Amino acid sequence: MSPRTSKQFDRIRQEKKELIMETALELFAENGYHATSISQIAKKAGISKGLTYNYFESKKEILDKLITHGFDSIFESFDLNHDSVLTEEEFIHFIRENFRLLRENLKHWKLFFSLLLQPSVSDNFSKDYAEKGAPMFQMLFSFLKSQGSIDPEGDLMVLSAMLEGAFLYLIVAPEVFPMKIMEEKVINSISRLISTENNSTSKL
Amino acid sequence: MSPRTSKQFDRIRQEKKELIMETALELFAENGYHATSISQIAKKAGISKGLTYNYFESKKEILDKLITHGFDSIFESFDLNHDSVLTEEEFIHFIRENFRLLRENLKHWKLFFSLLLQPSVSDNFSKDYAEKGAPMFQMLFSFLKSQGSIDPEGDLMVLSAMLEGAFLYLIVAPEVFPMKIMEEKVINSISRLISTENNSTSKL
Amino acid sequence: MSPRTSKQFDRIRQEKKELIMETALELFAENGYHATSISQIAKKAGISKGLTYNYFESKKEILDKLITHGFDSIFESFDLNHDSVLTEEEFIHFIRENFRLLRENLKHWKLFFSLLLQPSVSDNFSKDYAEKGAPMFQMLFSFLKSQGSIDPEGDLMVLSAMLEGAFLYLIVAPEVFPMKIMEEKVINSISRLISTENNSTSKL
Amino acid sequence: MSPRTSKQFDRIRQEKKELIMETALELFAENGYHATSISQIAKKAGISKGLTYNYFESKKEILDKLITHGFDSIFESFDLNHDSVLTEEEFIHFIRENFRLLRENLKHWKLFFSLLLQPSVSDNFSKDYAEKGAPMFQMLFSFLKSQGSIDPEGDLMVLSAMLEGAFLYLIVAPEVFPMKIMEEKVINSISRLISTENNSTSKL
DNA sequence: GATGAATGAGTATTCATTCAT
DNA sequence: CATGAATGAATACTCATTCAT
Repeated sequence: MSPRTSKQFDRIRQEKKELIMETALELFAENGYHATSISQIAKKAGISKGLTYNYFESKKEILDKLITHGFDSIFESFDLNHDSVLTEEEFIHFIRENFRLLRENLKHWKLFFSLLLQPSVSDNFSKDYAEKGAPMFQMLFSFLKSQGSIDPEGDLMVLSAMLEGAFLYLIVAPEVFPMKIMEEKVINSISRLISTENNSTSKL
Repeated sequence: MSPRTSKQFDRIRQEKKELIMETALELFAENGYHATSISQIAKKAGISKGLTYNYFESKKEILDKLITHGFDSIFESFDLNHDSVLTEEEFIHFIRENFRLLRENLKHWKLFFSLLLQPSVSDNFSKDYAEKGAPMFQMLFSFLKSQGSIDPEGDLMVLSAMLEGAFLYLIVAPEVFPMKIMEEKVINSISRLISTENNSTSKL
Repeated sequence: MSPRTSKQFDRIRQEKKELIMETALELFAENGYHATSISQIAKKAGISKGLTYNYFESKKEILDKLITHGFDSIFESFDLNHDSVLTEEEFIHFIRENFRLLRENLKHWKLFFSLLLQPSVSDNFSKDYAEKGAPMFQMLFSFLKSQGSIDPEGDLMVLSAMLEGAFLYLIVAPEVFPMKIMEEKVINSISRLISTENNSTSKL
Repeated sequence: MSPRTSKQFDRIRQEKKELIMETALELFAENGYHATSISQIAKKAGISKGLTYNYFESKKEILDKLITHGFDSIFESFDLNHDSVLTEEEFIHFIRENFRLLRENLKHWKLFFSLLLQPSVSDNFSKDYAEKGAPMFQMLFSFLKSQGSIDPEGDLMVLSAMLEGAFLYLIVAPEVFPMKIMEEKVINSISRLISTENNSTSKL
């Protein structure tokens, strides 16, 4: 007879919010933000349309929260702020971490990639993305130099492209590009990719 | 005031059709298919909404025609069907051709990438894309083998990823990744990327 | 920790009810009935939405109760049912009472006026309003006759209009029409407004 | 077979626009802005909901256009900018004009009055209303002085109230307050209302 | 008595598509 | 061939009301 405690309410709110976000993520990633309607989200989540607005101000807010949440769970899970030079081992571990995070956040990544191609959807997604990605570039760059690259800028471009491309393939066609194999091949290629005195002259 | 010949009419039809498609491509690529309305297309093209339906059955058909047309203008411009083995020089030329085509069809590529991430939009876009891309994979593969790769499958994965990633960067952030530099770096990396007896053991 | 007596409960109920009504009056008067939501009322009153329905059947009932209550507190505070003829002094007192009541019930009056213009909102508000106002008309009429008006019907119209208009101005733009000054001016005009043998001929 | 001329389109647009505005005015005036839905307007006008948005950006814009249009057709129909002093005859004519305009724009006036009580609905309606009304106040004031009022400010208040009140009654209960009679009575009262040396001392 | 999660009907608005001219 | 008025279904969002606790 007594009303629910605020703790109970908090739990309900938390659970529902997550349910909505997960459902929305699934649909946004699969069909795109614009092609996904609140009705679809509500239906799939098994709730009423109205309830969605009990938890989120707007469809846009769901997207924004998904982005923030996605960034948090992906980028902030490893500390990229230490300046120390990575050993080969540490670097490999770092790359493997990236693959692991991709594996665990496939939907988020799919959403991110689609937003990259239409940054207008979420106003400063690109900026955030660039910011979040910057430390990674920095890390790749430092590592390349520490490994004796004679053209770290160029190597960085290629290495970044390779990683980004690998990610894209894994998201778009995971059945054609098995995650684990791709991971090994990429890791295996890194050393070869670095331009050193020895290999830089060997023009293709 | 002699009546226009049917030839003239045909030309007018053809021009209008192209005008609509170009305009639609621009808007689809920039804002996405769903976020672009027929009104916007018509307005930007300087024609009436109704006229659009004189040339296309539906908004979807514009997209489909764009895809087909895009594939045609991109993939079929070089003949990928010859089985002969490519020399290094021919191969480099082939890669450069790809960059050139990207440069000339940036909008198409942007559209393609966004469709890759939302294949539902155009029902069998992914299939077409895979089909059109297959000969290229084949060519990369043959080339890798001809160059003495001891793991052509693995090298193919990495090489594909690198190219796809380069393309994505060039589309999404051309100001950060200058086209020409990227092209040189990629080409320069190919030889290093191939796993041969000499370099395969060098574990990172 | 003895259980509250039913008397205490009643008092709590009464207080909550009044709290809700006051809050609703404020919002209805300021923003209109339709533009005011139950959520806003509850929030402003510091209670839950649900509780509102513990005291009122519906939003409409709050309005209706406000109207009834408003009529009660305004019209029934002075006894209009005595038939005796008013002296000048008594009449002036009566008019001053009206101004006083307006001052003390500005929100109610604002609400009343807006309902007058949209009687559909509360079904028979107009009827009630006319009924409640009737004795006042009667009183004005009797007074005008007792003062020697040779056209009491006409004078009544004008006097009513002047009073209603004064009230409207005081509600809508109290800063431009200071209450006390308006009151004096209106009272001062009443005698001049009555058409007597002496002034009726003076055509404007 | 040939397309409609732009003249034909213009006429259609003009007519439909007026139809929508008239219908909206009717409903806004009767039921209020918030209580009137676009569906109702469309239904009553015999058109589809969508068409409304072919002619107006939003529901709010319909209201704003109605206000502007209403002001235009009411206030600007007589020139209030001449500074010359009005004779009695001219003044009476001016007042009669006001009643005529009220008669011809009853719905507009009803809408205006309801907006007066909820200025939030249309952001700066009150300001416009005050501005448009200012010249009329000025005219009343000048006239009162020219007629020898010894308290023109006070008389102005009362006269304004009388007019505004008369208007309100005519809008709200025209069957109880017949327009023509009210008009005569008001006009007849004006001279008596002016406080002169002769009548100012006669305290009620 | 009190809470706020949940619902569903309703609202303003958009947009692909049709069609008379 | 060309126009844009017209439609109707769909969309994001609101809100009075219910109800389990």
